[in-house]
Amino acid sequence: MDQEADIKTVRTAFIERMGMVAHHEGMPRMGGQILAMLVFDGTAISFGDLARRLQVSRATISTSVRFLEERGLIRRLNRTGERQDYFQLAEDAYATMLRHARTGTLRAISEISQTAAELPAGSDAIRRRLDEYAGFYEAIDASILDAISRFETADT
Amino acid sequence: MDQEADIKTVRTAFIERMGMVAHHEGMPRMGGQILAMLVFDGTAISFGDLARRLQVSRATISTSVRFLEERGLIRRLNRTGERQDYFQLAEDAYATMLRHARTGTLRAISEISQTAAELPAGSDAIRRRLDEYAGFYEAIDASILDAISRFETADT
DNA sequence: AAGTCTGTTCAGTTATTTCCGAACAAACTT
DNA sequence: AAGTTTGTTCGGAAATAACTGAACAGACTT
Repeated sequence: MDQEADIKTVRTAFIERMGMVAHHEGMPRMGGQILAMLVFDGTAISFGDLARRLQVSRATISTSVRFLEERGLIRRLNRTGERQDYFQLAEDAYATMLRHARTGTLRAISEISQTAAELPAGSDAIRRRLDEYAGFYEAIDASILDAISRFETADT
Repeated sequence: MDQEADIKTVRTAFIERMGMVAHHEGMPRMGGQILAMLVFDGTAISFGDLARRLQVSRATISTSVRFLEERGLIRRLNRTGERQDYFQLAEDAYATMLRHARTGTLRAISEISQTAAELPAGSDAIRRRLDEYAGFYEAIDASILDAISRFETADT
């Protein structure tokens, strides 16, 4: 039995699926695929291999890894004696994803409170509804913080 | 002083901002704008008013409200003696948003465990990494559940 | 019945996102 | 020095998403 071939098939399917999940979450599909690949393999993967195995141009890899680096989800290794760059999951990638999710809700909260601040005196009913809306995002924020600690304890 | 005009300006800005927030969260911009309008006004708004005040075609309103209805975020009122449909926020709109967020993470978990199931016997290292990845989504799921109860208590 | 108003659907346009090829610079190899 | 290899950038192409106008059906009004 050719286990290697089986694993390769499963990996391809996994990468494809996670690309869709990422896309569905409003993240670039390619970024999700790269992350999936790094999760699956565990090892660091070279720039060239990423392009080859995902069958996309090096230009696409370049912009995608830059995006993932800026988000703090992957790390670039510059192995001495190696021409190519290598990439691996950041140690705290999962916690970082959660922290990034927070920024979205914090932005929403900020927009809402800014709106409330711009309202003329009175407008109490509107203010109350905006507060309720902000409360929704605050509930999300609180639980993301929960998740961070929850996950960090489950991590090690 | 013309408070009405002030409020109108603030409302327009709010709708615009929330449209961007929605879009940033991977949701249609127009859906976010409609929700924002309903939150701001509090009252039910007619189909025609939505098109007029958002300055989009009725076709766009039609597809947008269908989307929001299917998600359970708004309710359509058919006032007797009124030709137009009216829309208002669903009572449990916020909790519904959270429940929907869950489906995304549950899907991710499902995809991951399906991948694990497809792996040939052995492959323990891969399996371990997939489990860790699934654990990430499970942490999110757990905290969304937290948020639902947290928000529901804060709601009333 | 003819005319108006309302909401839906669909084909087609417009806008946005995503990806690629080519040109380039830096570092290395011969 | 000339030639490779590597990663980045940018203009533009290809794919996707968002919106519109027009045709339509149902319900009401005259």
